[in-house]
Amino acid sequence: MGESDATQHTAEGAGPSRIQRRNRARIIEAALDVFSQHGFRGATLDQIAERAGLSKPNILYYFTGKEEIHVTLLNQLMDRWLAPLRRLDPDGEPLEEILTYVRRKLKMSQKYPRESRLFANEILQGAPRIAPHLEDDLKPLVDAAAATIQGWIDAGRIAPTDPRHLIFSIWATTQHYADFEAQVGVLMEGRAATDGAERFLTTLYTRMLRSDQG
Amino acid sequence: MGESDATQHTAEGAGPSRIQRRNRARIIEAALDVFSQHGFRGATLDQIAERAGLSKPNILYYFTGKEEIHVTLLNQLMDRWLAPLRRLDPDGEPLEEILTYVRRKLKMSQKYPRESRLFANEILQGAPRIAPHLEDDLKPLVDAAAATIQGWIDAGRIAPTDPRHLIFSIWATTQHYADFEAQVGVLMEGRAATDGAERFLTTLYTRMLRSDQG
DNA sequence: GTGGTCTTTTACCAAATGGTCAACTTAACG
DNA sequence: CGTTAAGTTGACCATTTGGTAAAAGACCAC
Repeated sequence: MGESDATQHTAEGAGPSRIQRRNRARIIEAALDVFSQHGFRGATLDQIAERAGLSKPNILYYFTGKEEIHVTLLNQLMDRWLAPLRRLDPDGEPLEEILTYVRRKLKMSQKYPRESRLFANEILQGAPRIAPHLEDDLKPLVDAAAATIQGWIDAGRIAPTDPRHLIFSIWATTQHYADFEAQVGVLMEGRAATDGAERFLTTLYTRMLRSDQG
Repeated sequence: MGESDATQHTAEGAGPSRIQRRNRARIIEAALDVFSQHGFRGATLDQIAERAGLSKPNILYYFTGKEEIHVTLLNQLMDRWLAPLRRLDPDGEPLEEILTYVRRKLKMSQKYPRESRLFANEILQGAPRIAPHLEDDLKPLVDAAAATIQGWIDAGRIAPTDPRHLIFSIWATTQHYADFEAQVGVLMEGRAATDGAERFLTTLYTRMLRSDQG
């Protein structure tokens, strides 16, 4: 947001110093831990400072406030989050494309559960800080993906359904394993949730989309 | 928790007074608003007090603290939340039973979005206050439901799949419309999300479970 | 209406929290 | 090695927040 220039403390021409890069990275990493676990209002600068191994004033030397840390985190997150959807290829084999998308989404949930929870927290709270991103970045992407899927349906290459609800269901089912881990853990004790999830979702979307239906 | 007796202020034999019932209800209602929107730590007693139309000390006359309000809310929620799953009838027509369950779950999301978000917040945070309920109430219910579904699969009446992941996917897809409403709203502008959701989910689970697959 | 109980409020507190500032230390570089 | 800018910190502050004490007010049975 704002000037978005990280060189606020260094000379004009040069980029951020070695120390700046290291400490900013530490803060972001610590903040991801804390924000994803407690939400924005539940997180404290003291917690972030402790986890980052820095003093609180030192953190405020690198970021102008709690809010800026959170916004920075969300901005970084959006890029990574939208990447899989960008790779949906209109020229690919439809079912294979969608299944690949499902698997990528699921892997992201498993590899980056904190990011998933951070995002979930933000949306749950009504997206107060990320709403512009949803309009500007996410919506066009979803519109494009929906058009691609609709094209496949019109060509009779996958079974007809509402593309947008299809996308929602993929998000919901994949992110569920990260966002509701506390619940999944209790109910799947002993069983391997991860392997089962990929097999289940592959089956679900294969049966849903095979083109000999309608 | 504790004695769980609401008559802490009234005479031994009698139940809670008319005023107690009214004010407790107001507090619970206000707290549902505030907790579901901001999470436990993000909510303040002042916000709850204002929305309830009572003073803060007056609220603490009816509840011993912020935590007790939250726990009371979660306890009430669990009953309503688990009801649909209890109605899954092993002797019913399998596909119809599951579709009915899906529709009931979806209707609950639409009718009680605040409750859905309250629950999502709690689980996201690691279920610190509701973990016992998950073990004691939810788990046995899910075990029973999974057994019922497995029975249907073994009898060849629905297509084979993992019952537990099936249940997770139903929760995820239905609650998504309440918990991620801020996102769904942006992406579905103009379109009617509600109607589309029921049709989509009916199609999804019909195709998933029709017994001529394996 | 009077006595006693239930309910509500005013005033207050201690702890937590986001943030500031001036002084101090460390790194960079000619 | 000395000077300058970058980086760090202890002390501090204002506000918010969960919670308390005690007195005042409302309600009810008699």
